[in-house]
Amino acid sequence: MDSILTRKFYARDTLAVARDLLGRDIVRVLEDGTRLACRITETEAYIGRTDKACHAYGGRRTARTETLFAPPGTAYIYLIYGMYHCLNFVTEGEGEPAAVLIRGAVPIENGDIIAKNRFGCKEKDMTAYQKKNFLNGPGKLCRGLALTRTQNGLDLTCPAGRLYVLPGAPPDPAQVRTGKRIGIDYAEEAVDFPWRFYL
DNA sequence: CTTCAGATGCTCT
DNA sequence: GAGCATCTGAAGA
Repeated sequence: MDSILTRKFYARDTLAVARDLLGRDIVRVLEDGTRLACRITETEAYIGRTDKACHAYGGRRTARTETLFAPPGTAYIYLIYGMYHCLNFVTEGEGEPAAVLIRGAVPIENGDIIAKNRFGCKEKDMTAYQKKNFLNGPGKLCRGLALTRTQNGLDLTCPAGRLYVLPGAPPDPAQVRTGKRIGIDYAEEAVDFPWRFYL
C-alpha cells in the first residue's frame, strides 16, 4: 500500500537526486519480514562521466562496477576497507554509471532492532541504542540496516521489494548544506567538488 | 576536544 | 601486492 519513489525519481541528474533524497525515509524489510526505516541526513554524488572519485570513472566497467551500469533505482552495495559496506542508489540515464552514496541517517522505525544489528548487543543492553548518531556514516548505516553485498543489485522501485524509499516530502532547500566529499583524497581535482549534501 | 593506528578482505594491476 | 567512498578505541593536549 505504501507509495514509493519510482525509477523516474532516480533517473535524473545525480546532484539533483542526491539533494532530493535528504529527509526521505529508507525502508529495509528483513528476511523475517521485520520492517526497518531511517531518514536520510547525508548523501554524496558520484558521477562516472566526470568524476575521478567514482569507481566507474571514464566508463570503467569491471565485475564490481557492473551494478553502476544497471537501471536507475538499483542498489549498489560494495565492501570497503575489508569490513564495511556502502549503500548507493544508481542514478542518471540507463547505462550512464552514476550513483548517490547514502552517508548518514537517523532511525525512524524499529530503532531498537537497528541498534541491535549495528552493535550486535544483547536485548537488555539499551545503552547502545541510547547513543545518538549511530547511523552517521556509510559503514554504520549498512550495519544497522543489515545490508551487505548480498543485497547488491536490488531493485529499489519494486513495492514488494526488500529495500525502497518513501516519497515523504521534498527537503526544505533552506536546510540543505553542501560540502566536499569525504575519504577520496586520491581523486585529484575531484576532491574539491561540492558534491556532499547534508541537513 | 584532537590525532593515530589497526582491523580486515576484496578488487584491480 | 597495493590500495581502499570506514570505524573504533586509546592516548595526548
